[in-house]
Amino acid sequence: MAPEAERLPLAGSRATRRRSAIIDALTNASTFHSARDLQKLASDAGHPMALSTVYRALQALSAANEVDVLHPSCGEALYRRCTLGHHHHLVCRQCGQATEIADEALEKWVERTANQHGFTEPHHTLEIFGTCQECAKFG
Amino acid sequence: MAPEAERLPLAGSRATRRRSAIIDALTNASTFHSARDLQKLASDAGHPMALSTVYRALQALSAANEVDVLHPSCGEALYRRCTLGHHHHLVCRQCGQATEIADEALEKWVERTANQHGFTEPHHTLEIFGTCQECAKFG
DNA sequence: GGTGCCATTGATAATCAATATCATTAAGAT
DNA sequence: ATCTTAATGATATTGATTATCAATGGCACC
Ligand SMILES: [Zn+2]
Ligand SMILES: [Zn+2]
Ligand SMILES: [Zn+2]
Ligand SMILES: [Zn+2]
Repeated sequence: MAPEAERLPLAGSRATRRRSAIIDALTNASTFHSARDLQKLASDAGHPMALSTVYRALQALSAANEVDVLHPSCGEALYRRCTLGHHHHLVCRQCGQATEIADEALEKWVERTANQHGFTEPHHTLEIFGTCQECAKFG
Repeated sequence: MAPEAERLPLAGSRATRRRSAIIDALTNASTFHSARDLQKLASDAGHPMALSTVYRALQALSAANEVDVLHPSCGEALYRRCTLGHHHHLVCRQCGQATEIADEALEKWVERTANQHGFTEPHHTLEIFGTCQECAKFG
């Protein structure tokens, strides 16, 4: 069982105003947001920046395992700051509210299934989309 | 428990040479292929066509639940003709060879997990990527 | 504080998959 | 054969993301 990857800051990377602004925006948000969303959030917080800068920050954070990326079947990628470790998401299809799901039994199932078919080094993606209680009430 | 969607041909759609060529290409392939791949496969089989036509055929087939679509984190969407019913995939990250996975226990787990968090109408996506035996041998 | 190196930034252009437009072609019913 | 209308292909367009590159600014060292 390989330990989770360390989350050291990338070698040679610098702490800048823009990057902290993006991290702040992500930290304050409980839902997934697009790069454009984050640009606006940062701007509203007094830190306007170019969209390319947002993308670059997200790229770095993603490489450092500081954010989770969701690739919906259509549209922009969505980003969220998550807790450490492997997990999946339960996402409200209306409001975007996301709950982290970590389940040992599921992980075992994945590994067992892959091995049964002779596949090694199984990686996987799993996302559950539903309607949350709030949105079911007022949706 | 809603029954699986019917797979009637779309109302007003016509059977054409190009569409059968795409269906043939998909049927002969055991792996996922991009729209460009399928254009080439159809062309090699003597049925050249514009890429837009390929996309339109795939759109129709996808809407009719005749093909499964994979959206890798980067790059083009991948298409594959699948058997009827809800299932997931075990995909070789090298050769693209895909195995269908249908597991009642997993489906139950998804529904239970969603319900536990107050989410209704849970949809989900799950793909497992690994290295198949053949590719593990020859790298 | 000042200096220098080099990562970062922003403006802009480029990519690339996928879709829209629209005149032309052809399926298939009568 | 004729007619209605879906399908097609050439082309332009969209939209997200990445590349380019000159100018800026962290920050390590003096
Ligand atoms: Zn909601
Ligand atoms: Zn997992
Ligand atoms: Zn393989
Ligand atoms: Zn399933």
